[in-house]
Amino acid sequence: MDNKLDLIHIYNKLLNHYGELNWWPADTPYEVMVGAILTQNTAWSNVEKAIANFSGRLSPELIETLPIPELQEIIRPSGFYKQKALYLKNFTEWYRQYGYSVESVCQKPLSQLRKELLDIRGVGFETADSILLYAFSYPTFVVDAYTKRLLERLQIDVKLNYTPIKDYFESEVQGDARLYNNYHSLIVINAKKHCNKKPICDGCPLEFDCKFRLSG
DNA sequence: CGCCAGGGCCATA
DNA sequence: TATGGCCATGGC
Repeated sequence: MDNKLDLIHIYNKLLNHYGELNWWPADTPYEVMVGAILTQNTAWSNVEKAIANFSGRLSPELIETLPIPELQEIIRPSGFYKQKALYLKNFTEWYRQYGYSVESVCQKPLSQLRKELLDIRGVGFETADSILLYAFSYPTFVVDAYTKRLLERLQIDVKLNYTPIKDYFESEVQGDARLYNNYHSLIVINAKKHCNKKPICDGCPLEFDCKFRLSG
């Protein structure tokens, strides 16, 4: 079977239905980075509460200077708050090397930055790619639980591991940062709208049977 | 009440 | 390298 047509077809269907999204729910690049860490295995509504607890003062400087216990309290609603407080500290320490500057970070090539991010304790594949794509606009495809479920529904024969899926998307759908941003955004938006906690995919532009979920 | 959410780390075999 | 336990809150 020709999967290449499938992925492009899926993208066009979603794009036609929702339009360009260019999406990540955050006001600044640094808020994107923080959100990417806080949302690890966590409902976004809980991340919003944590972000709101910063009262508009969220900044790398604050994260660096804030005592651990106080940082834990602020982000508590996002869950796993003890780990994530350290993760935020670790990540921001890395960001300090670049003067907390998006411009400075973007001087370096994607491959090197990705390695640097993956060396940070608390930053795995998805968090690294989310930061690279949504905060720094690098052309790297983000694979998350929604992406895996989509592939399962498509019954595409790919190992459901992170790297094979990412490589698969990037090889079959050549695109820039804008397209990868849009594609992942569309997958998430559509899944939230039609594929969560509903036995049947009612009104989904992909016309999937969404009662099928990841096993294990 | 139980299940789950836009993961990642670590120990174990 | 590949599983499994663990981390924790809030919505439903």
